[in-house]
Amino acid sequence: AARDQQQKANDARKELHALKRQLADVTNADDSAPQHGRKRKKMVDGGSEEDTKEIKKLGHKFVMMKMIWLPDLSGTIHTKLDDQYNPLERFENRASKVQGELADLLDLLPQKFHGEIMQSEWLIKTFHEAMQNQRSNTHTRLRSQCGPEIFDCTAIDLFSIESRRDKFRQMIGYVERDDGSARYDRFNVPLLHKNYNGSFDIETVFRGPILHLASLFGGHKCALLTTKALTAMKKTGKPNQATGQTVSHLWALDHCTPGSIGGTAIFARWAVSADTTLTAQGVQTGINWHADLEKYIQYLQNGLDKRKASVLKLFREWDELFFPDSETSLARNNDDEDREDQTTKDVMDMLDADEEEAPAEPQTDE
DNA sequence: TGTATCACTTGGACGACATC
DNA sequence: GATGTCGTCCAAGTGATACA
Repeated sequence: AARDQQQKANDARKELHALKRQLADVTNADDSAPQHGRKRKKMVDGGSEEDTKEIKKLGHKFVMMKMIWLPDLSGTIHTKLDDQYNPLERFENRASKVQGELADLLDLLPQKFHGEIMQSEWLIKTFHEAMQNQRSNTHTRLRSQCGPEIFDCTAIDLFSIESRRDKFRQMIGYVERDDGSARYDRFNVPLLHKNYNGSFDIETVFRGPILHLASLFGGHKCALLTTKALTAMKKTGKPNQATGQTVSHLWALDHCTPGSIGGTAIFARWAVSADTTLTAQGVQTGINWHADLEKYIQYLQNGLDKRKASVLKLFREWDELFFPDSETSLARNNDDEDREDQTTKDVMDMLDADEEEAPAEPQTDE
């Protein structure tokens, strides 16, 4: 009976498609398409259908592998590339951050989109919409669909601002001081660590088991995006075999990046935060998520660039877990010896140099 | 900006059949 | 009977879109 119903539904769908096609034929009857020569590709607001599709895909990939937000995409794209830009100084000031964003974009976009076309309204709009789309889909699926499985809680725990705040705020870095003030810390965060010992630790940071579960949403592995898959990973500690298409296949991913690990940390923290919307600056928590992400990327990129042992080890662990067959790991490909590790204090001094105090008084008036 | 939902694509499971 | 091939069904992942 079910198959009979399905067949009827399929027939109805086919009929609808046929009617739509007929309507399109009638609508297009007056189009004065060239009769000879090469067929022109259909243009959509300045870009061909294929190009639009490709830019959308790259926008999705950018969110998961580079940066969740680009605060001023148009401004960044219209910025002149500085030949003197030094990636090691990326996070020193706003200008160098923009140069870093531009470098990320140029790295991601194929050559054919460089130059004038990159500054076209069509490309910027398409890319921007794709980024928004990816953020929405990811955080909705992370919090609403698989949140209880990942964070080992009930759906009710994740439902309201108050329940998330009460149950999880310590987990995402909320600390109260002796003087009564409180704030959300960026690195002293239990959720980021494996076996958190009360403070930031370069040996355990970004190794929390919850991060590994949440990273399934970041395209880190051809894994089933279901509660069943999450349960399997919880049990075995490893992602299972994929069925169907996955983003790692679609986006041709074969290694983790500072943006993907840092982004996973932000998505995971946000999912159990009091914030209702995923904005660069959290409305309820006051957390500057974008700034936190920049700091995470800064820490990871700095460790890679300077061949710091703890960071290289971290990348090796993530790549072993999610891309065991990959030969392009950012940590594996360098023949240099690992260098002496930084101390936790050195790292904190570097990262806290320009840190702003973020208030942490969750609003509950929504 | 968040959410629900739909369409499309992919790949695994399974049965039918052919071949050795 | 064992094995391989093919076709079909279905579950699942992803992107897009409408609507709040």
